[in-house]
Amino acid sequence: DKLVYLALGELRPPFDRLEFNLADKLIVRALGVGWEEYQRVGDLGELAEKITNHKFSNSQMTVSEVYEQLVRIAKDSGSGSQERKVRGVATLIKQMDPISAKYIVRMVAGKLRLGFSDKTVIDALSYLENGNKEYSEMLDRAYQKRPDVGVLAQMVKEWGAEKAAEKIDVVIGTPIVPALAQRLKTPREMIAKMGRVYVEKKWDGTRVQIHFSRGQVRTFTRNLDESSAMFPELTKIADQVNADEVILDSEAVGYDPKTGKLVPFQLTITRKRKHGVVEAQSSVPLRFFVFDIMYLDGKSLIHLPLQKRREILVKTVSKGDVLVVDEHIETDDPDVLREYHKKQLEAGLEGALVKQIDGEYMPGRTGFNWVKFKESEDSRAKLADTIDAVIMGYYLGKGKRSDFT
DNA sequence: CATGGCTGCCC
DNA sequence: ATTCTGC
DNA sequence: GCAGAATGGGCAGCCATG
Repeated sequence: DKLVYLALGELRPPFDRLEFNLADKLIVRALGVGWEEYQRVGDLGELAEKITNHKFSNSQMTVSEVYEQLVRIAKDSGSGSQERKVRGVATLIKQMDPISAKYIVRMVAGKLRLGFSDKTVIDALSYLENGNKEYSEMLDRAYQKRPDVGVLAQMVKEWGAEKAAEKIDVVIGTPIVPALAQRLKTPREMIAKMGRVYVEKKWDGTRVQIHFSRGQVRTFTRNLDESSAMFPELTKIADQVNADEVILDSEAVGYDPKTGKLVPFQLTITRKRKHGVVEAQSSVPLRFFVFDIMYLDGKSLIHLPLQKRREILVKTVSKGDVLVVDEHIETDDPDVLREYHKKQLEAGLEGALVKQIDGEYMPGRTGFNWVKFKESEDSRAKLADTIDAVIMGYYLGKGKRSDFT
């Protein structure tokens, strides 16, 4: 597991992230060279490689030892920690050959770019099993339920790919890869591809996966980062949940405390902050529009059809101020769909989400299980803005970019 | 202590 | 979030 | 048609600078 995290330039999975908190300046200090030297080379990794070049060390650190040292450096905090971190990195680099130093330094600086993702690790684990990608799909499905490549690697080593995939299941406290929606233009295409559909509002807020258990609530973003600290209101939802443990999928949207009206995305997103969380909570309170349930009291629900999950959801979450289970419609008529969408736009929403009525909870943007129906592209949602500009000055490039001048 | 450059993470 | 590109 | 890389607007926060 350690090797797998290191290969990705991380120490732990995103939902349990560990940061180094060492900026360029401090790393340059750890390398024991002048700032000008860094300016000249332009890349901390190459700098580290260069300075370890002539004093090659033949100490044999194991992957575990390197990993433990990195964790120790990352975990250090409080008074004097900067100095200790700098010394820690320096000591580590001294024991390394130049190439290792290059990559370790890039990792600490948060600038490791190996073109290596969780998907690559999954393929590697399949190769480990039988030398090809035969097991990738199976392992990927397991990964979607529990997206922790470290755990996956450990399980595959211990049990083999097939058994590991079978054993891995949704666990509370580890985010599930969220289901995403495809985009289609016309209601006709939607009905053609999906048949009778389940339709709900598309809220313009931020995605929140809620892991509720008695005594603790944790939340995760669309990209699997933990966001629990953002949402103090979720500490008081116990009376709205008729279960001991649930995983819910929701969209959080801010509202004006005076009028009760929902606010635009740009205001909702100001709730994503580290400081002043409580103050922000009173100026932009949130409602969590819950649209799915993936886990209930020890059992994964992701393989149940949407209708069934919805039934369970309605029974599990009761009315209240924080969690809201909104209404939906069901139809197989493109005109009804178009009308519903129009109504949502008029009400100031982003549009509608159209879902296969008997679809499982499908992580990622797989097939046409969920489809979003937004405003047409020409009126809004443009990517490219243009400006007229005059160049008033420029900086000389450094490192690799010094050639541009 | 105020400001701008820059990054990370929402969409 | 959208758009582009290679397969 | 799909996955992955590369791109945009806008927010908070960190850091160096002066």
